[in-house]
Amino acid sequence: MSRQERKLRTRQALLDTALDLLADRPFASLSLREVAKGAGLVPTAFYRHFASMEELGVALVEEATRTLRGMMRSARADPDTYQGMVSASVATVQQFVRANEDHFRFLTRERYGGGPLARAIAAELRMFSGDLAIDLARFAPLRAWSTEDLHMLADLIVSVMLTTIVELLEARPGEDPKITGMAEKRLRLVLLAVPHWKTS
Amino acid sequence: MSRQERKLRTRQALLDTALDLLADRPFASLSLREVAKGAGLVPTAFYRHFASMEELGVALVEEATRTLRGMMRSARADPDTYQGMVSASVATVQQFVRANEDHFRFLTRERYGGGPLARAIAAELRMFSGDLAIDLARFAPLRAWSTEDLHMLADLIVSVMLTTIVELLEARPGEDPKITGMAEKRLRLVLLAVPHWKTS
DNA sequence: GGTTACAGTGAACGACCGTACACTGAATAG
DNA sequence: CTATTCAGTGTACGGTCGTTCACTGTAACC
Repeated sequence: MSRQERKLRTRQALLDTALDLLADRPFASLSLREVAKGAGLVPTAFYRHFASMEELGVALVEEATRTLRGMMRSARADPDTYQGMVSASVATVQQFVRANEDHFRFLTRERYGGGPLARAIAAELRMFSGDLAIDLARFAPLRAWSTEDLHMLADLIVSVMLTTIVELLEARPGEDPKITGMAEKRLRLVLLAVPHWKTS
Repeated sequence: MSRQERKLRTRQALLDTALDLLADRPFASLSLREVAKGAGLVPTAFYRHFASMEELGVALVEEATRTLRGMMRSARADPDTYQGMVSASVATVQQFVRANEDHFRFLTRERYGGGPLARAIAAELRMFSGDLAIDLARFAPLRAWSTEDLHMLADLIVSVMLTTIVELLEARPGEDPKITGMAEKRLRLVLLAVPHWKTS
């Protein structure tokens, strides 16, 4: 195994350890020594990979938002009918959350945690919402909407989706269908209003 | 000043100091010594008021949710017309957030922070949403709705309101009208769907 | 007015924290 | 084959942490 390959592996071990420890506590309560020990390293070796815990946090945000972007890409590839969109999107969210619980837990927990991580996550979510607004504009009933109203709708949908993600993360085993069912209902209710909205 | 009065005052000083320090960091990163020092106490005096930081956290949740309940009470007292409800509710939220920024910052930050505080806050929000569902049932267009759908709608409204609260807390000065405007739009959009919903 | 209850003090402890510094040994470069 | 680079080691430091314990002074009580 090459040297840089081994270094990358250690770096990933640090990230994975941190994500593990973050399952039930905020990032700010994590210590450098704790993460290093979890990855099987002596504390000072940590600095070979990150200059500080904050830098590791930023790397964690990047890793998690990569998952988020993957989710959006996957949702975009789904059937593009106005009808099937709701259940397909909710199903995509459910699958991605279940396959990457740590990432989503980290994102939703640190989103309001304050500090630079919260800012980075907020920026990412704004981009996410912006992309969604663009996608929405392609649907017939929304083509005449003002960009402001499109963003309003996109924000609303993102907010519903994030609520769903948190519900999934807090769910007991087997509750997924109940949660996705409610999520679909909420989205359908919102979309039901669309044809009756007079855009400004 | 009586003895217990002075004790209560010190206790409040501890709570206020903690809330101050929590302006931009999570509760879990707060230390007992830090809070004690901020309140002008020696560390060990802390124990005269709380057995642990967690107990102080619980007291903080109680204090903050008292503000939240006050907000709901105030909103309930507002004009009960289906028309004026949206702008009146949003205005109430805006006023309460501005008058109690620390409480709302604490609630929204710790809501997903994990641990016992997050559980306590989640329970309070469920109660809040339940009360709202009951209130909603009194409006004509909703009288025929199933309780399940009423809860779905209430959750949706609470979710929109919480998004609005976070936006207000992150707003730069003077942005309040823009944010309340968007919040009203989002609520109106949701309510627009109500007459067309076929309850199950 | 003597006694008691108790909010707040101050020193001390062992544990953990981030970080500096000198080091080792193996993969890499020349 | 030799020289260099560098991921990881081990020790040591000063600081903060939660918690212990014996204490003091004053408001409250009989």
